[in-house]
Amino acid sequence: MAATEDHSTTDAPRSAYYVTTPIYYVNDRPHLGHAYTTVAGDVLTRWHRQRGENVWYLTGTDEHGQKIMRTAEANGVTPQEWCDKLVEEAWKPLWQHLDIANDDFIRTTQQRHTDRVQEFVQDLHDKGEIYKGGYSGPYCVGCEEYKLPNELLPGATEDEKLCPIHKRPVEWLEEENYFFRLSAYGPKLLEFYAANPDFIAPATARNEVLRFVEQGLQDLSISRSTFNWGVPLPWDEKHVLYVWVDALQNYITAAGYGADPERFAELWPASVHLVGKDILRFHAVIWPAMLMAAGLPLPKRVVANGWLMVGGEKMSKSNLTGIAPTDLTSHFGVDAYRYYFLRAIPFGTDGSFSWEDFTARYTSELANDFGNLASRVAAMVGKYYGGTLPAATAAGAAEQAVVDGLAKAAAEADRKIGEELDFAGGIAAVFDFVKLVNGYLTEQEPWKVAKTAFGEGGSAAGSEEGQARLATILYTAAEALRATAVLLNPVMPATSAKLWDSLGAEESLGALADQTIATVADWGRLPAGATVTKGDILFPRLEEKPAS
RNA sequence: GGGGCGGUAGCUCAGCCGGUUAGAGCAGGGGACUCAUAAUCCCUUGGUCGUGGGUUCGAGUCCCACCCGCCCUACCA
Repeated sequence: MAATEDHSTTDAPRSAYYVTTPIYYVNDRPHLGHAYTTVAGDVLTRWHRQRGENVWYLTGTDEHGQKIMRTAEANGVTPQEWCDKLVEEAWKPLWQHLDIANDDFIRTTQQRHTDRVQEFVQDLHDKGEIYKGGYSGPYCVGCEEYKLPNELLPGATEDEKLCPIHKRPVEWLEEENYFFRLSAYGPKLLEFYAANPDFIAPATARNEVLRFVEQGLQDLSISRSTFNWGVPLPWDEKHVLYVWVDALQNYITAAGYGADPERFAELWPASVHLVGKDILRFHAVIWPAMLMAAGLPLPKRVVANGWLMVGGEKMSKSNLTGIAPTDLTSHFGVDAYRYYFLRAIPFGTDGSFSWEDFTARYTSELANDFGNLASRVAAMVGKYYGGTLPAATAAGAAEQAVVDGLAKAAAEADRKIGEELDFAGGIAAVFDFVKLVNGYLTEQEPWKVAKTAFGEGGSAAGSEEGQARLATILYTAAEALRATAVLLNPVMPATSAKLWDSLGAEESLGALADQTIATVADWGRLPAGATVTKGDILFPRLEEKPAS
């Protein structure tokens, strides 16, 4: 749901678990990488909601800058029209399609943002953190930016220098800009990183930032006067703000900075900024320095995720080897999509994925292990008890092993997903439990117990002992599924809802989303007598891969 | 050029401060079972840990060099 909600102030403000995605540059349509980060944030926030915490999940779009202006021109529309169209026709619909439960969607062209941004930079200007300076230096047309003299490569002649990225000659340009005194914050940042070792994750990202800041920071040019698609500087309207300075502030403007102090106190500082590793510096260096300059608290964590690689190449909008998210969801389904990338790739590292790997995991993990478990349990409760869940009256060591397995899985998933953002590890913990339950059923052989219980094929008319065992086995399996539905709900909400429904759990336990992580491992929550129905197959076998 | 990271079974990856026969999942092979989406469960084949040196009683694990790949280098998650 990409909708803005009114924030209720009836309760006393309590500190929120506030998670942000980057605001995405709307130069083009969303790709797999954007979806990856946004789904991760969604799973993280859904998990914390099920902990019963006060959660706020923000995403949005970054709409200023020269690149967007040019793209709009090339398409014969105004920049605002271009952004409006993409946001409404591409970005918001995709988040809705992927079941993203964001609480707000900020666009940097909204007045609630631009007004606050102007106040923020005016404040920095008043404090002497911003100064006017002429800038002259080597400029690379390819990069559209100034380079540092010492990073240039020698060219063909004595005077010629080359851009290290584009390997082409740079030009000497002069421009009048405003600068933020970023250089003054290097030592303070290093001090902060040292005092807050978890501020930047994973460790590789942290190392990269530390080495960079240790090399010394330069003041940051924060204005542009060569184009006008941006937020004007309040004291000099010939200049617009450098797009990143504008963009970063979305995290506070959306949280009520300068507009709603009570709400701002509740949300800020953010708990987690999720970012792609490419924009780590903005979030781990420039943004904290700006906040320090403004006298605001710093976010608690900046967590960088890696790239999705397809055949060794990164997914990006400039490299449209183009698998759109919907190409995958139309084949595998939305829940499998949400599951796959988080399960298959350790968060924070680059990960290669393939259609084949997705197919293999879908079949093995989702259809065979998980979907089939739900199917076989519901089928047996239907076959032996007419769909009414029996009570467990003869639990023993085997059942205790399932109870213990659940407690372990729940604790591990909570720690890994909720605290460490190790989605792959957390999901694996839940699926280990699914495997354990499959093994339990195979060992207990309820289909054989049923024969003695109901006297089928034997001389006896059935045994009470057998009936007690059968009831216990099926109850244990169903109760295990109840917990699995809760634990997987943040990852696969639609499928978990189907399972919840098939277990007849809502009648006695209420809505799935209201089930808490704290009580998920309390054994025996699903009451005997619940109506268990077979329902739809959770993960149907896949069709052949469509011709590409 | 500067900086960060990786190279371990066919594939995707674990292997913390160096210590007995290098692990998991999937794929491959064999068996059991039949409640279930021909699903499940058990067993199993498979690796000179990128290369070359070094330190050490002992190195995938530390040091050096090199090769290969990826990323950042100040507007692609």
